[in-house]
Order: sequence, then structure tokens, then C-alpha cells
Amino acid sequence: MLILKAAKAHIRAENERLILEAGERIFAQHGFRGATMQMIADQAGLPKANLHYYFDSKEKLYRCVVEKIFEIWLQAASSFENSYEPKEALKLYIYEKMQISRRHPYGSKVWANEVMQGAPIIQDFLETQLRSWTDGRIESIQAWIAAGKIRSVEPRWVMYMIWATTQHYADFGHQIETLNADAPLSEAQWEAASETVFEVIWNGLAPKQSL
Amino acid sequence: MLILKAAKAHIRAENERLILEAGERIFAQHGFRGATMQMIADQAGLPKANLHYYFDSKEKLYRCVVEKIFEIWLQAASSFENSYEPKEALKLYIYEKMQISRRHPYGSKVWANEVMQGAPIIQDFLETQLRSWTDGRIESIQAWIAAGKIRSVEPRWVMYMIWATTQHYADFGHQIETLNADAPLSEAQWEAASETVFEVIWNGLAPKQSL
DNA sequence: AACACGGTTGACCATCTAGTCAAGATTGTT
DNA sequence: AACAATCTTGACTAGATGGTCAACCGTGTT
Repeated sequence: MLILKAAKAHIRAENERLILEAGERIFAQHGFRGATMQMIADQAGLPKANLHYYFDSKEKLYRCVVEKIFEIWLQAASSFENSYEPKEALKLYIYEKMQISRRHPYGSKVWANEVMQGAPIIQDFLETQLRSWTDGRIESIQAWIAAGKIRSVEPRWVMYMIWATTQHYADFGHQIETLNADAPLSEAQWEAASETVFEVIWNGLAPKQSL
Repeated sequence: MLILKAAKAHIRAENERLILEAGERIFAQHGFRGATMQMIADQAGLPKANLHYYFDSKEKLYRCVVEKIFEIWLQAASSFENSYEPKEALKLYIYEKMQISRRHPYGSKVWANEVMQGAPIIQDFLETQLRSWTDGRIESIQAWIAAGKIRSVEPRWVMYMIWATTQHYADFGHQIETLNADAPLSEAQWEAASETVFEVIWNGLAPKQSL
């Protein structure tokens, strides 16, 4: 009965959430092949067979995890709207991406892992959604250059700089902690790092006369 | 006999090189667990049992691969000698690291993978060699700040920016190619990207009056 | 030619793991 | 209470994989 299905929908929703969260963590820490369904089950606090009840296969679960991350990334783009001046837009975008690195370090790692391996699972995402999203952002940057608001630079290299510098704090978080006397970055350090990333990039891009 | 051993030393050297090279590639493309000894053997053009003759275990082979990469990275640091002015030192270092990303993309990926998973195999490297190397570089940057040659910034965040931006071209090379109409970056694009990375960072760090 | 020693290799094994399944437990509805 | 749809789970299977081993090969020395 449809009514019954709806009545138990919250169980499904809750368990899928648990499994996706566990999967994100385990896939990030061990890679796709290194992660086992048993590990994810333990992390989620469910028996392994239950995972296969909600997700047909390990690969489908993985794909759901990656897609979830991609959604979060796309949302961070909102600061890039044309309505902002470049300084503001870049500041918001960089701070937002640093925030994501802090709040979703596992997701960022899963993405990095997937791309490093040649995006075997989500190549279609790269070719459609990411490509069109990027083209849009590049146009914004082109417009800023045309308006003399930033130096003349190839927009792609700038996008990659922003992605690289911000995601580095998630993907290489372990290295950063090790070099921080094995301590996680403090609130103040996150703020300082975000500001430095923004300041260096902005000063690097701002037209000479504006300094 | 020692003479015999020496006579066949080149066989050992050659085969170890073959295996390490194959391992670098396969570990980069599939992660530690995703890589199989059979894949590495096929890539190296040797039977699997031969790999175990030269390297006791998969883990030992992996560690050798990672250590080799670390050596290459350390060598790139030579441009960071105190004898250079910051502009020159940074330019050389950034160009050198971009060159490594181009020439050793697999190695960079293996390193990234290892660190993302919490450096289970080479944590001791991070805590000893990487830490002391980093401290040395930080001192150089501090000295530049004290001499008023660059803006006052936390040296760590600058180091991370350089690492992140340059290694991004190796680790996320697949994404970059996809966004480049599925074509590898051309000679000119590598040059332009290197220059942009350097220019933005240098302009971002240079004292205001020097512009 | 006989030998010694490093190098080569196919066959084998113990273990791990994704995925299956069928029986049983829950839960909302009537 | 009876029901049906959904959810739960221990036990199982087929296949993959790291590692072993014993027989074999090639080559320089005597």
C-alpha cells in the first residue's frame, strides 16, 4: 500500500542518511576499494546486509556520496553572482569554500580521490555540470577583466588557484595538523588562513592602481 | 660469490626500477588497496611472483614508492636557499613545483592519497623530515618579512598556498583536462599557468610600495 | 663440463569481501 | 487481532587477492 510506504518513509530517510554519512567518512579514509561494506556498516551501526537493502551495490552507494558532495560545492557558487563586485564575490566564495573544507573534510577527500583516479564513476558530472558551471564563472571573471576591475589573467588558472588553496585545507588536513604540532587548527587559525588566502589572491589580482 | 652478485646487480637495479615505476602509476590510479600486485606486475611486464622476489610485500613496495616521491620534493627546495631574493626564490620554487606536477603526476597523486588517508604508512616522514624541512622554509619567509621584502603574513599559509596551487595541476590533472576540452595542457598553457600562479602569489605578497 | 648463485615462474593456498537469500521481526492500517 | 508492506539480519557463496614455494633457467667461473 502506498500509505504504508509513506508511513515508514522516515525510517528509510534516517537509515539512508546514516549510511551516506558513514560512507562519506569511510570512503574518504580508505578510498573506494579500501573501504569495505563492513566498515561502513559498523560506522553506521547497522548490519552489513542492511546496507544492501538500501543501496544496491557499493558502487551505487559511492556514487550517491559523491553526488551529495557535488551539490554542496555547487551551492557555494552563489557568492559568485554577477551582482557583487569582484572583491566581495571572491571574498565570499573563498570564505565559503574554506568553511566547506572545515565542515565537510571527508566529502572533499572523496571528491579528490575520485578525480585523482580519473573520475571513473562521475566523469559525466565533470563533463556536464562542472563544465557548464565553470564556464559561467569564467565569464564573470572575464567581465571583471573587461571592466578593468582585476588584472588581465586567464580565468581558468584563477579558478584552479581558489579551488586548490581552499580544498587543500580539507584534503591535506592531516599534513597541516601534523605541521601544527599535531593539533587541529584553532578557530583563530582558520580565520587567519582564510584571510591570508583571500588577501594574497585579491592583492594578486587587483589592478595596480587600486593598491 | 661477491663477483657474481656484482655482475648481476644491473638486473636487480633495472627490475626494481621497472617495478617502482609501475607501482607509482598503479598506486596513483587505484589507491593502495585498489592497486593489485597483478596490475603492477602487468604494468611492469613481469610475472607477479617476481615482484615478491624484489619487494617482500605490497606495503614495502608502496613505502618505497612514497619515499622516492618525497626525495624529489625535497630536491625542489634548493631554490629556497637564503641566497636568493624572495621574488627569485619563489619564482624558482613555484616553477620547479609546476614542473614536478607535470613530470611526476603519478607520484604527486600517491602522496596526496597517502596524506588524505591520514598517512598510515609514512607518518614518521611527516613528523621528522617534512616538519624540519618546513620549519626551515618558514624561517626564510620570516626573514623576508623582517627585512620588509614581503608583506607580513603567516608563513605557513603561504607555504600551503604554494603547495596546493602547484600540486593541484598534478592531483586534479584529470579535472583540468576535462575542463580543457579533454585535452592535456599544451606547452604554452603550462607556461601560462605557472606564470599566473607565480604572478598572483608574488603580487599578493609583495610590499605595497614595490608595485 | 660441472658448478654455484641470482633470477624466474606457474601453481597453489588462506583469507577477505561484495553481494545473496530466506526466515523472521516491526509497524501502521483495518 | 489479523494483515500486508517494509525492514532486519545471520548465514552463505563465488570470486578476487596477497603471499608462498619448489622447480627451473641463465650465466660467469673453475
